[in-house]
Amino acid sequence: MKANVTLKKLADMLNLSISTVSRALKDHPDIAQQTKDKVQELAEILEYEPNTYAINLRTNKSKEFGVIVPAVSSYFYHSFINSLEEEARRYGYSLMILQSVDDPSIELENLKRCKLSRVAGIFVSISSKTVDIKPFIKVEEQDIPIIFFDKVPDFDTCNKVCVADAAATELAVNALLNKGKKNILAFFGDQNMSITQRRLNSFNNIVGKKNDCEFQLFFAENASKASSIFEETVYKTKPDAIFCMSDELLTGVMKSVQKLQIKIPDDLSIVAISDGFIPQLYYPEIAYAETSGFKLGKLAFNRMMKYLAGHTYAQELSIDSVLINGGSI
Amino acid sequence: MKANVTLKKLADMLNLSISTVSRALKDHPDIAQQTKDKVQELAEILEYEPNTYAINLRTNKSKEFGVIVPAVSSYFYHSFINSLEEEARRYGYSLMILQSVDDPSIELENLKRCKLSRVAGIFVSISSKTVDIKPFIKVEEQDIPIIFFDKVPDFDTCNKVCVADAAATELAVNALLNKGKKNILAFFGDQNMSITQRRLNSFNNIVGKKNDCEFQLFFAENASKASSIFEETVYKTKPDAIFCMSDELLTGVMKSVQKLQIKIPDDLSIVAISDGFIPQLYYPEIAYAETSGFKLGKLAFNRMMKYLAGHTYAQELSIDSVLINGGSI
DNA sequence: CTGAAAGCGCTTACAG
DNA sequence: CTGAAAGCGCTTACAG
Repeated sequence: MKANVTLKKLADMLNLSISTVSRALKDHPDIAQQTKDKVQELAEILEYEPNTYAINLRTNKSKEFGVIVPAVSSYFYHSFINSLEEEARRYGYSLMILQSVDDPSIELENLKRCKLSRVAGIFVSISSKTVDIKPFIKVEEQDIPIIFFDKVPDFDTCNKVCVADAAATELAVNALLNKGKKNILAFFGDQNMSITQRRLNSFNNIVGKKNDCEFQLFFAENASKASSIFEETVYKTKPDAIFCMSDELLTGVMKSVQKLQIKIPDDLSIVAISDGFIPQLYYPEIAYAETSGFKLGKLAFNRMMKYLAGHTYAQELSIDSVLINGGSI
Repeated sequence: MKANVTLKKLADMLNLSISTVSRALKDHPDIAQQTKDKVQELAEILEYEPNTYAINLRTNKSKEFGVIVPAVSSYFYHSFINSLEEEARRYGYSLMILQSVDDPSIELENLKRCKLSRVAGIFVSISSKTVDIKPFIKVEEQDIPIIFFDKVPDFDTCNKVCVADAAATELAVNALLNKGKKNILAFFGDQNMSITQRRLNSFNNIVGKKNDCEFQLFFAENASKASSIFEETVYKTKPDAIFCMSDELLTGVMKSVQKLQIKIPDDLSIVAISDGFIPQLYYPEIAYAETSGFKLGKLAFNRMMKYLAGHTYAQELSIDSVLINGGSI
C-alpha cells in the first residue's frame, strides 16, 4: 500500500507549512492565489484526500447521519431513505442506515452505535414494540438531534415529521363513500402503534358519523392474518368495499381476492393507504391515498438542517396526502 | 451539552496516567486487577464512551464496512443486507449502505465516499451500466478489500460471491420440462448484464437441446416492458409456460395475467428465479428457484473476514439454489 | 505493574 | 500573506 498523501507530505514537497497548505486547500482568503494554485495542483496530482477521522476528531462532529428504521425493505422506507440520501449527498453528508428488525433491543443497540459514531443527527422510525423512549431523549441531551418520522413516539417534546394520517385516511374512506359504498371491511395493523390509532380514529370519525353505512374493524398484525380474516368474513358479511391501512394488509387481502376469484371492482371495491409500489402490482391497480416517503424524506431532512442551525425546539410537521386512482373502486 | 468523558478525565479523577486507564479499560494483562476494577467501575458510572474518531485515526482503520448496491428496495438485496448486518454486528462492525440507483457515476461517488471514510472493506453489486471497474481495482490496491456479489464484473482477478445462476436456471426450467411443457416464453433482463448472460446461457443449454420443446426469448428492461411483450405474444404463440429470470419481470407478467384473466396453472404455468417475496403475493403462489440473499450475505461476510485475515487472493464462490414449489406449475 | 512521550492528520487562534 | 504551536482523544513502544 502506498503511503497516504497527507498535508505534511504536500507541505514538505512545496516547502510550505502545514497550516498554509491546509488553508490553501480550503480556499482561505488569507492565502495568495499563486500559493493556492500551486498547492491545489499538487494535491490533485497526488490525489490528496483529507483524513476524515482527523477532521472529525478535530472538529468533534461528523458528516454522517444515522437512520434507524424497522426495516429498509418496504417501499415507503426505501423511498424515504432515497430522498434523504439525495439531500444528504447534496450537503456533503452520508447516511448510516441501521435496521431494528422491529426489535426494541436492537433498536437500542443501533442508537448506541449512532452515539458512538458521533453522528451529526439521527432519523428514527421507532419499532412497533418500543415503549421506552428515554434513551432517545438522553442522546438528544448530548447534542445529537433526533428527528422522529412516520412511526413516532407518543411524546410531546420531540421533533416529529409524519404523514398526515387523518387526511390520508379521510381521502381513502371518502373515495369509497362517494361511490355510495354501504358496507366496509376495514383492516388495521397493530393496535399499539400510534399510527394505527391515528388512522383508526380518523376512520371512526368519518364512517361512524354516517348512519347509512355499516362497517367492521379488524386488526391484523400481518398479511396472512389479514388473508384469513378476509376469507372468513367476506361471504358472511358481503361487504361492498375494503379499506386497508397498509401495504402489508393489502397484500394479504389481495391474495385472497385472487384465490376466491372476486372481481374488482364489480364485486368489491378496494382502497388502501400506501406509497404506491404494491397497489400497481395488481390489475386493476388499487386506488390508494399516497403517503409519500419521498416527500417525507425531504421534510425530515429540512427539519434536521434547521435543527443543526439552531432551531432545536420541538415541532410536529406533516405532509399532505393525495388520492391516486386505480381501477379498484 | 455536558463535556465528554475522556480517558484524561478518568485518569485525573483516579490519579492514574492516561496510559494505565486506557489499558485497564481493554483488560490489558499488564494491569493489576484492582486497578482495572477501579477504572472500569468509574468508566461505567460516568458512561465513558471511547471516541471512535480518535481510535480510527490512531489505528488507521475503522469498524465499518461499505455496501454499494443498485437499490436496497429489492427483497434480494434487503435480505442480503440483513444477513450481512447480523454478522457485522456480531463482530462489532457496522454497515454504511450506499445506493447507486443503477447509475455508474453515483456508484463511483459512493466508492469514493467509502474510501474517504476509510472503511474496513466494501461489498459491491455493480450497476447494470458499469463498464469501467478500474476504480474498484485501484481502491483494492490501497488495501481496502472489495467483495463483489450478485452482480459482479466480468473480470477474473477479483473476489466474487454469486448465486449459482446456472443451477438456479436449471432448477426452474427443469420444473417446467418435467411437467411436459412444450412451448416456453422466457423473459430475461438487460442483455449487457453478466447475470443475464449466465442465466440465458444456462437456459439455452437446457432448452436448446430438447428438440420437442419450442421457446421464445425476450429481453425486457422493466416490468411494464415485460407486460406489453406478454400481452402481444400470448395469444399468438399460445405458450404453455412462462419463465422469468427476475422478480421485476414476474410482476410485469403477472399483472397481465390478472388483466387477461388467465388461469394459473391450468391455462399457463409460470416459474421464476426469485428470493421469494414477490412469488408469494399471488394466488396460486408462483414456483421459483430461490436465490437466497440471506445465504449470500453470510458467504460474502465470511469471505471478507478471511480476506482481512490475509487471504487476499481472488476467488469466486457461489451458493446453491433450491426449487420452491408454488401452485403455478 | 505504571507512566511519560510520541504520534495519528488535521484545524485554528495567535504572532509576525 | 505565512508559520509555529497547541490540541482533538486515543494507542503503544519504551523505560523503569
